[in-house]
Amino acid sequence: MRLTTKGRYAVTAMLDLALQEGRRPVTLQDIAVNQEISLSYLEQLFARLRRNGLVRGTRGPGGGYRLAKELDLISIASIISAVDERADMTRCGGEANCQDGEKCLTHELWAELSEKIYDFLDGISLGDLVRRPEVLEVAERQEVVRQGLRSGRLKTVVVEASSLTSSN
Amino acid sequence: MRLTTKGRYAVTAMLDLALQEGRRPVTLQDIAVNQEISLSYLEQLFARLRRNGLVRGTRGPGGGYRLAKELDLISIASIISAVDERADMTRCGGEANCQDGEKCLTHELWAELSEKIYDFLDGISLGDLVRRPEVLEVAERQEVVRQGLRSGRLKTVVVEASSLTSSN
DNA sequence: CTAATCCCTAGTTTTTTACTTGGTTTATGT
DNA sequence: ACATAAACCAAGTAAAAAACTAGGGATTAG
Repeated sequence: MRLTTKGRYAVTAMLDLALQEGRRPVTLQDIAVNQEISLSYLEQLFARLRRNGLVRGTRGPGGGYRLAKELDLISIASIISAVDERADMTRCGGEANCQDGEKCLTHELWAELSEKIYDFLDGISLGDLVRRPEVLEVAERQEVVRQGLRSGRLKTVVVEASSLTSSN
Repeated sequence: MRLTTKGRYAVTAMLDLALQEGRRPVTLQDIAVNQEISLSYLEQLFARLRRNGLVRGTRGPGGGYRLAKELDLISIASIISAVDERADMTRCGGEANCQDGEKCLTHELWAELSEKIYDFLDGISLGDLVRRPEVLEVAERQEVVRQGLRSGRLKTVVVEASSLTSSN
């Protein structure tokens, strides 16, 4: 399990989708603005998420991305593996040929660590995350900003903030 | 806790030192050959290890590096932190200002993961590692090769392998 | 038909990692 | 005293990876 900002972007984006489940599909443009990341870079990440069966995209106006599975069936580990194709922490990538074709001194250590990290992230699903109170809190704050950006009238945002139900 | 090849190099090198404790100090040249890594790069890593109080170097012929503390007082986490100065997994580095000065959606997730990784690696000392049978095994194999390189006579290596005590 | 959206490929820039060069300083043995 | 083996140091360069850009399609709702 490799951990980079790439994986972080992907998880945050997927969580974004998760939080909007049941509404209209989420556009990458939307996520790009929200997460302050380039649209094209996001497209590349989502290409991998799609190929790994984690999201489904629908084209055309009103289109966007939706999760391809239930919230509880998408683990954080699966998201990170999808975007960060290379898998583990060991130099050799699971093969035990790190040093002159033999195991290096610390092979087992890194293998164990990889496993721990994987188990941790595999034990957490998008469903788990969206149920966390602190995530809901942050999500609501962002929803407010998002509404403001869509309407283009930032002045009214704070007023509307309490009555968030979102038409469409 | 950031995990890169840098940290791996450092841990392997420290383990190398640990395995030779009590003998003469280990030269970087020695480690460089053993680990197939450039001498100067190693020097840079050891500069940080020294500044962090993990090793002591002695100059001049017969010099080299020794551990600055007891085996059981050096955790793997401390080694990795020493060479990879930046600490954690979150984008913001512990500050919760990942997004427009506020916590991003996944802040807690990465913070938790960081903690798990840290705890795991902090719970393992060099002492623990050198006592592992598989490490001892690999170490012996390498010792054989090392002796061979020093003497320049690879033929006799296997014979000497069992009676390893090293003068000095 | 048009615009919004996904989809795809091939770049470029930036950052990080790994390495190189070319020293200086300190201790040892002859 | 001198040569040598080592740590120490600084400034660069090369290579790889991460992050982003550009510029096109292809689909589909309206």
